Order: sequence, then structure tokens, then C-alpha cells
Amino acid sequence: MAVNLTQGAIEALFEDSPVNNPVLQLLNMRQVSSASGPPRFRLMMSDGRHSLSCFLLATQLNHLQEENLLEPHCVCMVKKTVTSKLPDGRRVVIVVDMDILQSAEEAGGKIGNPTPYNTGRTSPTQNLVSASPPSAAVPGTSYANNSTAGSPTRGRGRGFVGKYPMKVSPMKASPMKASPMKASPMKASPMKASPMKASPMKASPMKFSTKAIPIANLNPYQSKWTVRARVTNKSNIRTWSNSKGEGKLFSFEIVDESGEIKITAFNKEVDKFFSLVEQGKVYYISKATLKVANKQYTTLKNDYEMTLHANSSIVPCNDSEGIPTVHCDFVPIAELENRDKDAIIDVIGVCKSAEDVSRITTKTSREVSKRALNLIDTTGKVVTVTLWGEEAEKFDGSRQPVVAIKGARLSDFGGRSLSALFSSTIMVNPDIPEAFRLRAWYDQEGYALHTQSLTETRSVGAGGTMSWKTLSDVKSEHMGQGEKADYFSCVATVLYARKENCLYQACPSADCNKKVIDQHNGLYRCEKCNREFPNFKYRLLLSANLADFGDNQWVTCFQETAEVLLGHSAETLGLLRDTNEAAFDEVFQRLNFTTHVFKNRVKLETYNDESRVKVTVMDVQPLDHREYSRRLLSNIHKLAS
DNA sequence: CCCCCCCC
Repeated sequence: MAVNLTQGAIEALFEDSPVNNPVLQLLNMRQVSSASGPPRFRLMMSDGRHSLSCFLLATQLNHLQEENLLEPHCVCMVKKTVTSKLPDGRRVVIVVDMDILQSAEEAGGKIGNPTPYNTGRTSPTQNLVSASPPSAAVPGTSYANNSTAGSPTRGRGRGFVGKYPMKVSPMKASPMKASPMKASPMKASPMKASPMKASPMKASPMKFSTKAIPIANLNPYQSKWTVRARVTNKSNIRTWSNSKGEGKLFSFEIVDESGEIKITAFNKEVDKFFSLVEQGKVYYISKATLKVANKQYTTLKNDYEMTLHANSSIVPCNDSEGIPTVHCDFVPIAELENRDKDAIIDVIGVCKSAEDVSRITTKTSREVSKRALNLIDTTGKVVTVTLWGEEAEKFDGSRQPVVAIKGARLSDFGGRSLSALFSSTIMVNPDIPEAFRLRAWYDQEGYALHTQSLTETRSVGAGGTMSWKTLSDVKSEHMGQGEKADYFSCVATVLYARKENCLYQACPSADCNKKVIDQHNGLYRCEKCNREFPNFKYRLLLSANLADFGDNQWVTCFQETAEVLLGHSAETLGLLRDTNEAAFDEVFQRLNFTTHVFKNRVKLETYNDESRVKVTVMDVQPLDHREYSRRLLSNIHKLAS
């Protein structure tokens, strides 16, 4: 059978111009290195006039490769693509839905005489193929979720597919449609991979010519209705056992243009509908019980929720026209500082590091797995996000994947941190432009950044919140006068730092910083180690006077923070003081009138019946003026409201 | 009819 390639489609796809189901010929395919997960394939496609190699096969189409359908010269209808532009200008066209119209054998060789499409860059064939670093362009892949054929009981269906169904759903290649497949009865159909196969195909959408009503119009007093909606969040199957009985259930959420609602299936309905209902897909749903939603357990904007019963009907719908996809409103990590505690937010970042999974016991004596990830984004800020249960167990952070989380809860632990909820969707290396951008940014520059975490879990702010204070707040709020120390952050200017006695001779043992006694015989004695040494190390103990617009405060900086402020190591400073006093003085002069962000510990200390509040600097960071402005603005807004 | 969102 002769096919015509869609001439001009290469240009259209590359330029992201509209083109309807173009027919292209595959010229070449190669596997590209991917950070983790399943392999990724790059395709060189031709429209007969031009060829271009910056096509990337979405992982849900990897089955085409596995079934050996992607032989060079096969002819494909490209039904859905997502174009992503990288910061350096390179483009990737991700093929998310595609049918094979002719096998390589049927096509019988290269069609036309295509020339490499000039992408306006030096070497089109180099686009993405060999550009260094190749990994920058490929965020790796989403890992399997229970929407895919994999293992329906693992995970909670939190895969990317469900959340960006319009962009990636292979379901658009619905077997219900008059498929080009029919023209060419290929033996190994890509449809094989489609879970639709098992669904009630006979239930034609025509049957539902009665119009679907908006979700927002649903109420318990009306029983004849059908909604047409997209599944956005499907849970695992869960069992329960309590005084009222036991059973199993799963739940999911659906969305249409008018709103959203939660649907729960119990027992028999679990068996009936669990595998049919897939995240991201659109269904006709009718005959379910509506009841008033318990707002305590849901953040969905609907007063009602649904329970499926024996007569409930769920039928796949291959027309998703007008049904919104769920989108993420990613909040830049630096911006989390200005968001309220308990806010539900979407976040995306590179998983710079991750804890090992661990088991903890909750207050109610339940055991649960947890794993904390540190995510960084282009704001250069890091935030810790905790995953729970199975999400924690299966997470693999070893290749620093891009992680996107929809619906995480902001907590004020350690300053600011995030926690995944049961309703959160965790996406690893999703095929979305944000992820590609982040991957490229991180691999090129982000990895080397001196970062600052919004979540301080170490000495600073441990157990408490790190709130912003002015120096006069510290006094007026009697901070540090309770049982435990208080912690605060402030922006302040160094008015003066005492150079006298800022250095002391300390025990040279690695873990001992005790001041040594000069024996004046070339030996230095450490009382703590009960040893004499021929040497010592210099340590810093710096007193500084900090000021802001309203007050000033003497503070103490130990080694690390003093080194940051003075810009030299204790060792260098010791050497300088002993050899070049003018240079030593200048270090202190330079420090004066510099402004920083300080994190401090404040505690009432008593010596000889005399009590005074002692402020110790735990951390010094450069002042980020933009961030400072944001914070000031946010405070002004708070005062104004 | 579930309803767990936890720990430092």
C-alpha cells in the first residue's frame, strides 16, 4: 500500500506549529543514555523532504521498540507530540502517541530524498545526539505506576501519566477509533499495550447521547445523571478491619470543566472497576450514590462525594474534548518561605540527595517507612520533602532524578519543609518542559551551586521553627529566657568585631577544640585529652556587634561562622596575626558594615548568679536582596491585611 | 462501609 509522507511536517513539528497526524518515516533510531529507569530512544524522522533527529520517544511507547516495530524505514503516523525547548535553545520533540502504518518491509526503503532539516543551528544531526552533556536533555523517565501494565498493587498510581494525560496518554490511540491500523493489519499492534483492550469496547460513546452533566451540578437528590470526566488521582487498594466490619476499597478523583469529586469503590466494586479505572483517562460515569463529603478528609472542592454500587457504570470515553488535564502550579522553592504553613503546593526540583529509607513508629504505634529527599531548583534553594510508606520504599534517588510532587503539604519543621500526603502525586523524571529545563540547569550549573536549604534539621532550628526577628523583637519577646534555647533568623549589619582574643590556641586533636595551656617549653597541654602536644591549632571565637534598623546585639561566632564572616580560615588568620598585623587589621576593617543573614541561637546563661542572654551565631549566609525584598513585601502585606 | 497524611 502506498503512503504519502506529510511533507513539511518536520518543520511544523520542530517549530511547534499545528500539524494534524503527520505521516513520517523513521530513518534511524538509537538508544540514549538515561539517568534511570527504562531506556529512552531518539528517533530520526523524515517527511520525505527533510529529516530531523531530535525526536524522543515517550517511554510509554517503548513497547514499540520492544516489539521490534521501530525498524528504520517504517512509516508512522505521529499523533501527539510535546515540544520542549531547552535553555540553550536545543529542542526536543517528544513523541507521545504514534501508530505504525507500515513496517520497514512494507515501506521497502527510504521514501524521497530528505535532507537534514536546518534547525537554525550549526549541525542539525548533532542536535541532542552528541551534544555534551547528553544527559542534560534527557530527564530520564517516569517510573512505572499502577496505571501502566506493571503491577497494579504497587504504588498508588502516582505516575506521571495520570497527571498529564493530554500530554502523554497513549490512550488517544484508542482502538475504538477508525484506526489507521486497520489499513495495515500489522501483526504486533501497538494497541496491545493498551489497557483499553480489556475494557467494554461495545459500550459505544453514542449510547451516552444523553448529555453528560457537569460534576458541579451533581447532588444527592437527582439520580439520573451521567458525568464525563477525567480520572486524576487513583489510590491503591486498601483493606480495613474495624468494629463495624472489614473490607477493601479504592478511591479516585475525577475532574471536568465544572469541578471535581471523589469516588470510592468498596469490595465487589473494587474487583469490578479497579483495573478499568486509570489515571488520566476520561470516562462516562453514572449511577453512583452521592453523599455529603466529610471535609475533614478531603481538599477537593465539592460538597459531595460518590460511592459506587452494584449498578454503577463506568465506561471509557475516547473523546476528551473539553475535559481539563490536571496541571501543576509549581512553586519555586525559594518562594516556599513566603507561603503559609499547611499550604498544599506543587513543587519540582532535582533530587540533590536522598536519605535511605527508614522505619519510624508513629504516635499511634504504627510503623511506617519514610525517606527524606532534598530538592533543589533554579532558585538555588533546597527544601526537604518527606515521602511515606511505599513511595518512600520504592524511591531511587541515586541518579539525582527530577522529582515533581503535586499536592505536597508545607510544614514549618526546620523552617520550611514538605511532606507528601496520601493525596499527593509523586512524579519521577516526568516528560514535561519544566523537568527538562531543570535537568539541563542542574547538570550544567546547578550541581555546583553553593546551596541554602529552607529546611534546617541540624543544629540550627532543630525541633523548633526558625522565624525572622528584628533585634528588638529578640528583647521585647524575651527570647531565650525559657527552659530551652530559642532560634531566630535576622538580617543585620556587622558594626564591629573584636579582633582582640578572637583566636585561641586549641588542642590539635581532631575532635577536641579545648584551649591548650602553653607550657613555655615548646609543648602545649590539653586538660581534656590529658596530653601534651608539640603543636596547637588556631580556633576562632569572635565577638561581634550586629545592628539592624532598630537595635543592636553582641553575638558570639565560633569557628565556622567566624571563618565565613572574616573570609579566612582560622589558620590563615593566626598566621596573619603573628606575621602581618596590618593585613590582619584589614580583615576586620573589611568586615565592618557588611550585611548578612544570620541564624542564631539565643539562651539565658548564668554565671555567678548573674544572668544574661547570650546570642550565638549558628549560620551566616550572604544577603539575597531579592529574597529580602520579597520577605519585606510579604510582611507589609500581612500588616496591611 | 474508608478517612492513614505520620518522624525528627
